[in-house]
Amino acid sequence: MTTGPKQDFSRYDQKLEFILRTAARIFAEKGYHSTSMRDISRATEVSLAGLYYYCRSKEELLFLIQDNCFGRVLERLEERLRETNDAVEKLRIFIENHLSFFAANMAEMKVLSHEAESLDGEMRDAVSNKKRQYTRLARRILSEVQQGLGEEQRQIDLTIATYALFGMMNWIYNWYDPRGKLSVGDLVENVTRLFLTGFLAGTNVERLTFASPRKAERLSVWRAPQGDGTQ
Amino acid sequence: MTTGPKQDFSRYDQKLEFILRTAARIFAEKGYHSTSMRDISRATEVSLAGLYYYCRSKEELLFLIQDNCFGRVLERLEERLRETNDAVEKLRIFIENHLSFFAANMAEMKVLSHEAESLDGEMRDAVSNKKRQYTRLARRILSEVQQGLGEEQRQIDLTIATYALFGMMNWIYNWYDPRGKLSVGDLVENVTRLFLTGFLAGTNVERLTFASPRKAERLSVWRAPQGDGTQ
DNA sequence: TTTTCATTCGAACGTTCGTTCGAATGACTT
DNA sequence: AAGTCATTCGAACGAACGTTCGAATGAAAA
Repeated sequence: MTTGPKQDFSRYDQKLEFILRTAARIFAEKGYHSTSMRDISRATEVSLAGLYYYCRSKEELLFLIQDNCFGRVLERLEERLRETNDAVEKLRIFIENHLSFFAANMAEMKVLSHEAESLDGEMRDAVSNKKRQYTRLARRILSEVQQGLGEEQRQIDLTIATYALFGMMNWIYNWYDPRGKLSVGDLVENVTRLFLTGFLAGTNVERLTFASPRKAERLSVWRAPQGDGTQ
Repeated sequence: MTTGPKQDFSRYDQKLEFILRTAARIFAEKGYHSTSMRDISRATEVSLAGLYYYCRSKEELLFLIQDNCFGRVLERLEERLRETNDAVEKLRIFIENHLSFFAANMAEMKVLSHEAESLDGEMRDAVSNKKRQYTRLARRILSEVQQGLGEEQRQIDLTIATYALFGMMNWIYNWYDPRGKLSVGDLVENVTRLFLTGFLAGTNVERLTFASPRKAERLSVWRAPQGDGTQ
């Protein structure tokens, strides 16, 4: 409303947002721990000391990025889930929501996915709680979808399915280029088809059963040496 | 053969392996950049300076962990792929190989998956090349599998399928506990069923087609503000 | 004009980091 | 006994880090 140095909230907020956006970009490029406040200072053209007028610490920058980003995903998701009561449709909305937000905010989402363990204490708990809530929601939707299937067919484990879905979706920051040949629509369509078909169909495809192979033997071959390697 | 300080390669190698194993554990716990050489010194009970008798730098420690780990995955995979000529069976072997190695070497594989960008220069290129080779192999197998399908049904995009598979598999370090209820066998079986069914079935399941929704509109809602936020 | 206050920053502080250096150790060879 | 050499480490170095402090700025309020 009024512009002036006394109560110009909008100017302060805009600059903070700009700093967060820039920091997210650099965190995504170089990683949180390899990024220095001097890097952020240089990129934002705000002096090193000046940054601390907008945040308490480097860690709070990371927190604000993650919390903001996640908040927007959740908010939009809950709004769009009200559109339907159908479980499969909910799952479709969930995937579409997650992937299109991810593709449109690659830097922030990479920071959210990749720097989960870079926070400590209360800030870490706050983000972790939102993540747990989000995961629970996905699991609940998958569970609903599974209720509609005949019980005679062996079903995919719910925990594995949930994290497999998140793995498919969150991994995209490792390879996806929004400016490349594949559109966000392609991404959403293929991931939805791939996951939903696999999750729904269970074991209906022939030749899929296979004897669980000599598990113990395999493990002993694979496991890294566990000796203490004394001196 | 002969033991003695003059040419005791085995003792040197064993201690190096022990250092690498310990470093991998700490890198997995705290992240590469948050781990100091002093942390590794404390955990291995080798003095700070002593570590540099076994490696040139902290970065080389990371490289040796990643290169060693990846080499073992590739070696074992190539050996086991000779067992068959069937594409689907090859895919099954690929998944089983990757997941069981992952589960048996969580620390090393987390470091390999999560610290991909923490290397620079030649070391980074070396690991990246192996990774590219590994990805190409997966893609080739998926392509072979797809050849056996009728062309009339719409097929999953090969690039998306490849990275979706890696996402499902590599994400497990974020949640899987080898000591928990889910065995490695469960993991392998469910992931294989989930992915293979989805990938093979394409769009055979009814109710799966859906209109691609107002893409541009969605994007504008999602995209983070791009203004320069001057000052 | 004088005061107030949001905003900005140069300079510095104390800490931690990766790495190096020169010396010490001790089992082996000569 | 003297010498060799793989191995180990205490101590230190210079650099980079996150953060702080006190001063400066300038527009609005008095």
